[in-house]
Amino acid sequence: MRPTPRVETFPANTPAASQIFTTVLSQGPLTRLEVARRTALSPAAVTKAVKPLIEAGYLVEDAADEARPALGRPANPVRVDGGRALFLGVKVTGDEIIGVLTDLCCRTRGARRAPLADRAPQPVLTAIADVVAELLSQANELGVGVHGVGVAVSGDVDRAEGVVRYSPFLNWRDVPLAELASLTVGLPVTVDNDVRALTVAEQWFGAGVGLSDFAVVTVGAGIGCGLVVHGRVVAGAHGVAGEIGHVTVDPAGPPCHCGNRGCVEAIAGEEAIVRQVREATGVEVRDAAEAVTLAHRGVPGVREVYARAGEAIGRGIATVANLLGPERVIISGEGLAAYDLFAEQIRDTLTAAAFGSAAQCDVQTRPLPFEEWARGAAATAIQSFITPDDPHPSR
Amino acid sequence: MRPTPRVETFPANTPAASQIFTTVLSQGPLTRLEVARRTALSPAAVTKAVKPLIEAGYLVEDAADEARPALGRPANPVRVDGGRALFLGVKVTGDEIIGVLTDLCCRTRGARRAPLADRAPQPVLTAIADVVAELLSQANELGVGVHGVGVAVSGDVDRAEGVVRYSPFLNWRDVPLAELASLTVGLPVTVDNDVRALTVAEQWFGAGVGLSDFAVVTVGAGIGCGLVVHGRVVAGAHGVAGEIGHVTVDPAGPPCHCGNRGCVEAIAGEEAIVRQVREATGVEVRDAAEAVTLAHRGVPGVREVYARAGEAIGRGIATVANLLGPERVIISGEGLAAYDLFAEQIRDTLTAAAFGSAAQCDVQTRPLPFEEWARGAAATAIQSFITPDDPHPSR
DNA sequence: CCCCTTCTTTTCCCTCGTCAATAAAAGAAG
DNA sequence: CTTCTTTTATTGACGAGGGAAAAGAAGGGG
Repeated sequence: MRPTPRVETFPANTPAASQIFTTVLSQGPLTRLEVARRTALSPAAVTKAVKPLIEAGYLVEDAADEARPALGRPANPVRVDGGRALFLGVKVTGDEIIGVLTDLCCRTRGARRAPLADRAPQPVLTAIADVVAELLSQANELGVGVHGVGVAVSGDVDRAEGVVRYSPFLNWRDVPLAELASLTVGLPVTVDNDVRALTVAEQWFGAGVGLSDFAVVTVGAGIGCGLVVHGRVVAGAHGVAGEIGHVTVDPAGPPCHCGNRGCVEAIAGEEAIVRQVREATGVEVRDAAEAVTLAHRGVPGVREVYARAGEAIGRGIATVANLLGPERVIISGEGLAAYDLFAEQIRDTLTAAAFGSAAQCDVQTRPLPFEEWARGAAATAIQSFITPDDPHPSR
Repeated sequence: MRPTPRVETFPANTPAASQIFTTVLSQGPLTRLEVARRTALSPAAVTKAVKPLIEAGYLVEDAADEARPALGRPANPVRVDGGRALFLGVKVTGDEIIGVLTDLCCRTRGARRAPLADRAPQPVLTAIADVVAELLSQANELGVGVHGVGVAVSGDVDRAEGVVRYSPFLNWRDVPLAELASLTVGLPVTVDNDVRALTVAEQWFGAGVGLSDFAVVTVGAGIGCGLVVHGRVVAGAHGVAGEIGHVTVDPAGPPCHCGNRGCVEAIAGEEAIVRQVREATGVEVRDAAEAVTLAHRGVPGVREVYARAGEAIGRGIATVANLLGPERVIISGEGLAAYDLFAEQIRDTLTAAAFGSAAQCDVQTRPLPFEEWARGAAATAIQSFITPDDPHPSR
């Protein structure tokens, strides 16, 4: 049993209350009647559940709706008071710790980054503690308590147990990060995979609100994918899921670090793009930003590299669409800076390669400031606060 | 509202009762205490739910366990009385109607096939009615009532509404098959996609019992895939899901009828194999059986065709494993007759192409008599009988 | 014959959510 | 200005469903 530090606990104990709160949280101000409709509960149940939540300050009566219909008693919308509680989200990358301070509605209230010299668990913990301490002092200025910390790590993470099973990037195995960090920072800590955390943020606070089946595709150094099926984030039986980056796109393609050839990541990952641009132009391109510049400058051969990358990503998304039939695909990640360079290819390839009505799935892109990853971590902390027993809550 | 004919209805009204019954149904004879453990309910709740089910004859006390431990009151296992109710399953193919009679435990009690001359809805309905009538007379001899009919059709099927949205094979669009068939046969009818139906059978009565995440891959004329995620069969937001057959394996591969190149089905589907064997040998091979014979006879080039097919299937499965991380993959279908010809390739490719621990997923094969498809349909009827309101019940 | 162990049942209780009736807050109608 | 209509919110009685605890049942062992 991981020690749970003594902090305020959320006053919604019944499943119905959590469901009602979550609905209001992600679907904005809603009248009680509207909540009842969306949760398939009776209006009476909503009233009863809402009352203690208002008393505890988590919900507030919203200003009456301007565009109210002429007839009947005016509706009395309710919304979550974001300022009632604060949360921290921390993203651990190979060389940096990125932290954000968010409110209960997962709006960013502060941010902090710190370089990471050593990737071993202890130094990482220390670095996390530093970032957390700084953010806590920011929180202090706001005069609101921090109710939980979420940590996002790439790799195989067991959120229920709070253990990092295996992170190739950090070279960790079976590190009980939640427990360790919780002892260090004195707050409840939730640990989850980074892409899943981002997916949680979209599910509760982003473009996935109200959807029971969607996918988040991240384009950057790696190509990742978070899946929501039946309203729940997919975690995979063995900790692996959403590895769209290692879907084979062309068995004769370039070798991938995973040992295969022609993975999406081996064609459209940042490193792969830089390499291909270098090969195509002879210019000693250093990073993705330089490659994008070359492309925009019209250097011959560079656009073709991005076109191929777009095709690879499109095929990866088409595969997801064929297998799961999501309602929407949300494309995100640092690589979106170059989105104009492959948008068309992604769309075209998806349309061509998706089977039947799978091609109908809506594709959205969202710009991703780097703090977004940390915000995802905060979203998992918010989930854990609201539904402490459910390791992978549904919509 | 589809008319529901007057028949006996299942006496488990509460969610807990359904859950308890389902657990006993698929997990064999269980003591009440064991049921309580597996459903996370209290022993008292189990006793209360079991009583009316025994009174109604759906559950029976099993013979006491032989290998009982020396201590304490002997356990009193309970099991489902399969003979208490009968169901029909009907699979509609392009040229044939296949029907089975099963008991409540989905054990086959009879079978009937009838050729299909015309694929239009009306002739198909007539043919279904004929097969159903014959099976009903078989049921009559058993002296047990038939409580529902399941119909499995390939294509985009909306089970909740009982409508075949689009079936390319039959060239149907928006046919309200459940309603029509129900009127014709005078019994409740459930309509579902064929691969999903097969998946349901595995989930409740086969190799998927107790698993919350697994995949069923069917190898035959087409290559299909049923997915169970979070304990529920995946249906897809637009009716498409599990289209593993149209996952691209080699963008430079042979053209597929779907318009792309190098789909799994274009390499490993029955038609594709026959074509490739013909090309490789010059022999005028007619069907898959002949191709298998040639392969076993050692005709040069034929085994290579199967090897390529196995590789394609393996890549498809690896893709599923990478994206969803299932606990198990169940390979099934008529094409299994040639399983020895590609077993090795499937395994090897899966191991190589799966990312990280995704390769750990267990792969099982099950021989598939053709009635199995119809049995899947019966399984959906059993589900509908037990949980009438839930179109896609969980474990 | 009594005790011990384990499974099952009973009894009581409590929680949660629905139902139905009521209150509340407007504008509309007269 | 009063009364009616319409819609939203609240209240309180009721009941179903499941849990806790204790008793009962069915053996074996001392």
